[in-house]
Amino acid sequence: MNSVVLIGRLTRDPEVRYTESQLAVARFSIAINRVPGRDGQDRGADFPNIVVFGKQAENCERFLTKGRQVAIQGHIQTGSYEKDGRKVYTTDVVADRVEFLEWGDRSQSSSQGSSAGIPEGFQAIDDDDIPF
Amino acid sequence: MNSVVLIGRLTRDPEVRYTESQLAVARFSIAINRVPGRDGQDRGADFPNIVVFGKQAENCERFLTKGRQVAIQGHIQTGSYEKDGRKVYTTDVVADRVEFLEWGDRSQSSSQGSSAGIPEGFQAIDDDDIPF
Amino acid sequence: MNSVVLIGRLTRDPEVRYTESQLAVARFSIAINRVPGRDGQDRGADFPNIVVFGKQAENCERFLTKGRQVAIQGHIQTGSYEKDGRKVYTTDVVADRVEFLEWGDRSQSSSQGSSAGIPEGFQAIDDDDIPF
Amino acid sequence: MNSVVLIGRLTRDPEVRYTESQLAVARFSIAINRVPGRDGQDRGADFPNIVVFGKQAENCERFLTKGRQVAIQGHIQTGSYEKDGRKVYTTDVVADRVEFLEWGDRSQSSSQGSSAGIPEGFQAIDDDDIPF
DNA sequence: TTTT
DNA sequence: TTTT
Repeated sequence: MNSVVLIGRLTRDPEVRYTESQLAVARFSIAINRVPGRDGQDRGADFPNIVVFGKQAENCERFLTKGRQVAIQGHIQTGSYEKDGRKVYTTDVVADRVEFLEWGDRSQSSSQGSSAGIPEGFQAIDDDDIPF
Repeated sequence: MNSVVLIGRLTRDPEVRYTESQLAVARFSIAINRVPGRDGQDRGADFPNIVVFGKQAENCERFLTKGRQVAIQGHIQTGSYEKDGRKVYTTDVVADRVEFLEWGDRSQSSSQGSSAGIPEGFQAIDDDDIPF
Repeated sequence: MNSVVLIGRLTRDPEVRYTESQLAVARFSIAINRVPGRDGQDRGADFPNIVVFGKQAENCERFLTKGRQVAIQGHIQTGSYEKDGRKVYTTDVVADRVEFLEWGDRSQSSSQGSSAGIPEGFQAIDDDDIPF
Repeated sequence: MNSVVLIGRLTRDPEVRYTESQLAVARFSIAINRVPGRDGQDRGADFPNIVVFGKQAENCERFLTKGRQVAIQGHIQTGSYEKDGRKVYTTDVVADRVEFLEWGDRSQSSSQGSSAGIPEGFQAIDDDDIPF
């Protein structure tokens, strides 16, 4: 069991790369504001890294920009790589589903609403493209 | 929204420290086996870091050892620290609840069952000690 | 372990009652559109019942109206009551947290944005009032 | 977004039916003990209904019996039917994944361990059989 | 490296 | 640095 649900806003535009097999991989992080204290004071935010694969990743590239709000359902994935002869450990959230809570093509202003003719409830999912 | 549910086995005994204010902080990581492929092949595991506070942390110290199975409900917390003049970014799961799926005092063998007189369903929780 | 995360829109205005001990209890249901099929066809929606207690319930009464979008973190609660000599079984989602994804006082139009001077990220929570 | 994670014990053996298209559908409910109060007093349990489809359902029939502990990841599904001229509303948890936390063939005693040669970590999943 |  |  490895289940994660997050709602937050992109801290930057998604970065999209393609694997040798032409699978799109989108990466970004989201800001999740922590619940304020009882006295209402700010408790900062968390900034988990999100990874999205396949057609969902392409939709993220197309529709998401810095500041947009998204809901993510996924799972934690850990790994490691070498950097300057040092091992760096990574912890990412792999998104099994990305739900856009705000809309608009990347070329447009960031306001809410079904711009670009996208129906609300649209989801960045194509099961055929999920590689796991 | 920042919600995580995990089930896995401790990769090592919990490490417990105390803050200046005598709050216990337990740290460990768990191994979560990934779902096998359609052909049944192994897909490895993920190893998220878990942080537990307060009386729950004390119970983790008392009852959990390497290999024990636990269910965790919590949230992702990110942070950073300096190491050798380099910034290291961290992503942990803060456990709001730890449920012991296997039992036994640390001094005992790791077999299942209500050893130590602990009723099944016992949870490592004391709301009064949760610092958030 | 009993963890539920939902995002949906109110199917009606919240109903709020008060217990003898003056604890507010808000009830409503939300519509959660199911993920469309591969061919894009509609798959209907689910309509779980939501129950909220305490100050959160008061905030729901104040800020939520039919159609508003909310995110809910909570747990499933089952029960039963007698009706016409027949036992009726109930399954509700008790909201431990309600996050308002759209804003505005009940007296106002339902558009998004920080109307009423409510900062985004405000949550309908007051831990002191949670009765469990 | 409609995400549910539960851990509990079967209140009865699974009931399995087959649709016209020979899809197995398993039904059972699980008991989830509520977190005890601060004073340790019992707070009862919840008994959500679980529905499982396809090969997972067949595995549930084969391996699960009353009392067995399972972890479930799924989503809430609501519906209704007519009974005695009255409309009855239903709320179930559809299991997208069932993880067996205790093992053994139905013919065997209910003790834990890899009886029947089933490796721990086995999951009642076959994506090809999931009808949604 | 952080969002409104 | 990884668990059965």
